[in-house]
Amino acid sequence: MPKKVSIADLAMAAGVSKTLVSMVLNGKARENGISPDTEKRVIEIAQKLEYRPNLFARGLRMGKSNSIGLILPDISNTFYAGLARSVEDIARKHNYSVIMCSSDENKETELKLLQLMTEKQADGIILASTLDDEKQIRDILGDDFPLVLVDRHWDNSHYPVIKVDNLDGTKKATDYLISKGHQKISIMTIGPSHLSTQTERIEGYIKSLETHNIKVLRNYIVEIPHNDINRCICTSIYTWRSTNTMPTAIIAANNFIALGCLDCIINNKLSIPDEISLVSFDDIELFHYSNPSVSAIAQPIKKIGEAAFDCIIKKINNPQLHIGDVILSTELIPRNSVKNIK
Amino acid sequence: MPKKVSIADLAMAAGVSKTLVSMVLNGKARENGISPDTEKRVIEIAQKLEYRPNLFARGLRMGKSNSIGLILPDISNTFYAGLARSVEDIARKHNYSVIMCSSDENKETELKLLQLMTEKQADGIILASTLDDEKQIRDILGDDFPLVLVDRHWDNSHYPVIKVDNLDGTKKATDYLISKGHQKISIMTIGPSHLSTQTERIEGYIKSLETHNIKVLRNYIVEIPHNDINRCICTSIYTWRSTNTMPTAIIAANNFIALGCLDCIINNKLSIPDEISLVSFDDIELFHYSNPSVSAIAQPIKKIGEAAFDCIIKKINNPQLHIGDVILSTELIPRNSVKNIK
DNA sequence: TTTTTTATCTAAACCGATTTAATGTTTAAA
DNA sequence: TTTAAACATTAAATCGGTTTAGATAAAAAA
Repeated sequence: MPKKVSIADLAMAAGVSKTLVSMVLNGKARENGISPDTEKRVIEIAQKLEYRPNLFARGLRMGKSNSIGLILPDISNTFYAGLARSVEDIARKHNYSVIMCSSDENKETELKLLQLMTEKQADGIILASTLDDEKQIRDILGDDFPLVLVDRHWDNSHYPVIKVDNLDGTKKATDYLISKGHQKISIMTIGPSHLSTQTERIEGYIKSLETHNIKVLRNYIVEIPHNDINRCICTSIYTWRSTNTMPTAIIAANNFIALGCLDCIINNKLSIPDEISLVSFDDIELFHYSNPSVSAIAQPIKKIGEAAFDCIIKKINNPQLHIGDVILSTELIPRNSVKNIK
Repeated sequence: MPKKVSIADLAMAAGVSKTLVSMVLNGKARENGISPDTEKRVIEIAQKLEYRPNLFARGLRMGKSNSIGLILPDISNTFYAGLARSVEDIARKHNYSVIMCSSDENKETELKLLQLMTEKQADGIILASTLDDEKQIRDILGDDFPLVLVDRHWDNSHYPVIKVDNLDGTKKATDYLISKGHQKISIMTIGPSHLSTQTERIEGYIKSLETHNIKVLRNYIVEIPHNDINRCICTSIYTWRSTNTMPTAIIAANNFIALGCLDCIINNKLSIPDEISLVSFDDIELFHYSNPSVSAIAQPIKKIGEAAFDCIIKKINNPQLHIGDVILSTELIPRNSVKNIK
């Protein structure tokens, strides 16, 4: 079992002080007037003994870990997995590593993870929060801790936010459906909740309808609890049918709901798009292959991750710095789930 | 900006030594004969000052980080994302955290990540390797480092392996196709490579054919480079067509290939399953929704992650311990991509 | 020759925890 | 009264780095 080689071992082997070794290995030989001969010798010895720095020791002394925390609802969900990957890539380029965690849409888990991140000395945190407000977060992290919110946020957040223009996204989707002749359009969202993504998506939907002078019907705005998606979708469809108020199109406010719709509509022997059209917020690979393929509002996942990292780095380097929110735009990808009924 | 509270601060505030505070906070008050009064007082002060341990300091002193590395080809790929999630969950239950990284099927990246994990003081590593052999790994980690291989491995590996019975998996798939009357069956794998998953899957395919006295044809075993999947699948199909040797069924050795097949077959105006049947190794959600839905060999992802963690924990607690490989079984999930041509 | 400079290098403190080896007090036993 | 045992607590070392504030010796200037 090869014992770990420390800087003291190198110093011993080279017959110099720990200080000198540390300086050399950090490329500070020149500026500290260390002779080129000594520098070379130390470097060679370090290589020969296969020296590997202990990042805990360095982190402890420097008060910096070169790692950031990434807390998402579920890293195995396609959307968040892509986001995680994006953050990982850009972080590695900047010599940072990422500690990823799933909160499972559970507030207590999220708070515990935030706690853990600080104990693990994360220099900053990127968070897609499931909380209703940021009070508890500020209690745990303090106001100046480098934290960036992605995807979800609260009004007037103290922390910077990286998000997509949700309102515009559903507006585009609704406009699109209306342009295809649809008037009876439903939107299905996760709720009841304070999730900004969901409320903004409803707003966009309403805005579009109002612009086109279509009456907003309460029973077409459906809130679905995140832990019982499929059953509730079926219930809605059943209700519409029995009251003869079936919409001609559904906007699913995220990919889970869209998948639920796919399942439920099939189970109800309804045909997409002939009997009902579908547009999903979030574009996942599946929608390209599904039967039928599903029209979707795509989010620029890679850009979101990069913007979030960019933001967190700036905050780490200057915690006082005020950083404005970043709002990225979405793209409508038409496929075969929308029928032209004009 | 609230300064960090250290154990020294608590000691000062409580009028006791750091030693005592440390003992109390680690629940060792009783065994060290600390009076209940003192214990209570220290705990209260710790709560009031909102003390949070610095895990770097603890890790440095204890030589243990309570974190493990998880290196996968790509955490945004559905299969690996699920695996990552599984490892994360079981790790958290055991008070471990996971540092996840993607190697991008790149050998140098993988080696660098292994290096990084040791510097970050990971207590153990779970690895789905993209390397051809384990020599370099042993150079970096040493023989006794707690490392567990998942998904992929090499023959006679020094390190324990958690995997699925790949041979049996493709054998089941091939048997199934044969039972539906297919004789001209192709298998498409990622290659050329030493990836155990791929070679074993070919073996299972061959074994089944031989059992049924069907001749194994060289041009039905297709190796596809991982960076140019779709084009190569199309080329194969084109070649078969022009030589009039089109198979009636394809076994895709992983989900990427299956998706490629879906794309290419559609582009070639072929119909699944009428003109060609398809079975995929790896079951992903998409196959349930695709058109047609795709029959697949499902791997027990959750179990793989749990077994890997179980194994790594044992190794961490006793690096000398010999642990046998774990081989989990797959399940064939029939859907609509296979035609009965008997 | 004495004083400065310059060029090299280092001792020791520090980061925040854990742990070892004592230390000082009481109380109980001899 | 002396000795031993039980009790409660702590000083100091340690983990492996970085950094501050000198130290030493040789060369240059006075």
